[in-house]
Amino acid sequence: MATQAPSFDESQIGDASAAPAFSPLYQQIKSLILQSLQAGHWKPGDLIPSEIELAARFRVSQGTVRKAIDELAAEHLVVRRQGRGTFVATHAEQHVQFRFLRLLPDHGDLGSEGPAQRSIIDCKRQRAPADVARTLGLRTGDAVLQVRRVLSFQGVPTILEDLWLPGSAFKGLTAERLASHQGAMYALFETEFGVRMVRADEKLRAVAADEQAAERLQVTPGAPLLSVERVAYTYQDAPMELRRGLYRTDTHHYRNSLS
Amino acid sequence: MATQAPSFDESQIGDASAAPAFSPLYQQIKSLILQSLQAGHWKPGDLIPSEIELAARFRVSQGTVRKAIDELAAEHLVVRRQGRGTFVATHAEQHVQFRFLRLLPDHGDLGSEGPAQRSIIDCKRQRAPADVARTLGLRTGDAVLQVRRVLSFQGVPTILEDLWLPGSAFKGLTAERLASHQGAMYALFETEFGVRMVRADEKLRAVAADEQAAERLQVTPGAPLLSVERVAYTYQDAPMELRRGLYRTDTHHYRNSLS
DNA sequence: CAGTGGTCTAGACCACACT
DNA sequence: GTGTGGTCTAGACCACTGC
Repeated sequence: MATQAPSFDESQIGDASAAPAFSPLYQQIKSLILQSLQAGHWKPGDLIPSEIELAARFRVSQGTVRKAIDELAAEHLVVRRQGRGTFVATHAEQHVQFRFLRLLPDHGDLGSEGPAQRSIIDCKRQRAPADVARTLGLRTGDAVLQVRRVLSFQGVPTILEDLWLPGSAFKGLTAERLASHQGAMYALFETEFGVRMVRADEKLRAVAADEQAAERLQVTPGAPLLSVERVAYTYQDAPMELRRGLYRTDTHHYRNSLS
Repeated sequence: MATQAPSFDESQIGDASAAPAFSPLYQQIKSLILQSLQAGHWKPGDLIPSEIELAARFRVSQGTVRKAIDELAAEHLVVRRQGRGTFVATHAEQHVQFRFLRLLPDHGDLGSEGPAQRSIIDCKRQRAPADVARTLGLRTGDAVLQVRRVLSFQGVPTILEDLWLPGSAFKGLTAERLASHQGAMYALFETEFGVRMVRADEKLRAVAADEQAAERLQVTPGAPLLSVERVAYTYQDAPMELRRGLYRTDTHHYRNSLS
């Protein structure tokens, strides 16, 4: 915050003073707010300071702060509520769930089938295989947590997935803790480990069920399944989760919007 | 443009005068620009009037026009180019292609394998089946165009798809015209029929290849394929295309970003 | 050089939420 | 009423493009 802080040097128009940064003022403000989010200074669900206060704090106009927050809101990192203030976004809201769970029942509305039944099959610490280490930005052999679980809808097992998490960030995560938690996993990550997932990339494929998957999902071996490999990122595009899922798509489908 | 035009009645602050509309000024401006786009007044690739001119035309400040255009740019309906102006977005740019074609080779960069080879299998007019009519907002039995084609990458047939288009909007579309056209289909729709696809919803499933698909895609019957059903929309969310595709995902994958 | 979009400021008023 | 975000204006200067 020292070198390129917009609070110093310039008189009116932000020229960002000296050497390092050379970006618009509002980008610098955005960056500063982002750092506060990342540092956990303001936690998910928290009310952040008002635009007027931030403007005073950073010595810029309210309009500049507004533009910075506009972008953060567009990226779903904060949520604006007229008359109330601006809040740090959280996975604890129903509405947010569907951004990361794209599997919907073929018939019926959003969430008409009620919440998924989660069952943890396994949760163990181990050394990271090479491919997992690479995508998580770790070294091969570093400690990782592997979780395997099944999600069922209306009693029908529909999703089988494996998760890999960096061991360092998720100390103390156990099958019991996962099982006792109602609701989305990312919400637990926020409240228990201060890790907020912000963005994810997925690669989808159609594959044939192997013996093990067929048994877990109660389909015949060789049945087509949707393979979903996800890398989820926290602030600053730091990868924090690798997830490999197999979805039954006989009564559900994966929805996507292109725009 | 008469009833709720922002050009009249109010003196400074936009209160949108009389009865019908009750939305922010910039939304009304956005709406007016949208109408010009939809009417084909400004065509894909065209330079639209400058912010200053639009502000004068609509009797609002430049900042209000700017906010309207900002939203249009965020929706990819226009593209801003500093120093040059604002242009109507078009599918004729390489960069835009990848927004609607999500299948990528597992290895190699974007487009490293070169453009797809397109081969039209069939292109015929017929009466719309009930399900097609429903999703396209037509009546059962209305004229529709059905196109069937295969896309190959480096000689390997990878995508088999059926398209349905409203007959009324695509008069004169023939297999020859499709075949003679190099490049993306949506670019042809723009230049030849004045139809610009703006947004699309997709439903994905894993399915087993039937006899016909297996033959066309050179896989064994029963092999897993990714089924992609797309409804594409033009301005104002009017559905203009139903597309059902089967993708081979043994050397390619469907990529998606969640945010 | 003139023209365009991009950034920044300052000040006004509106719509909404809480108290 | 007070404080918040939301809208709108007016004017300044910057950065880029093309003549």
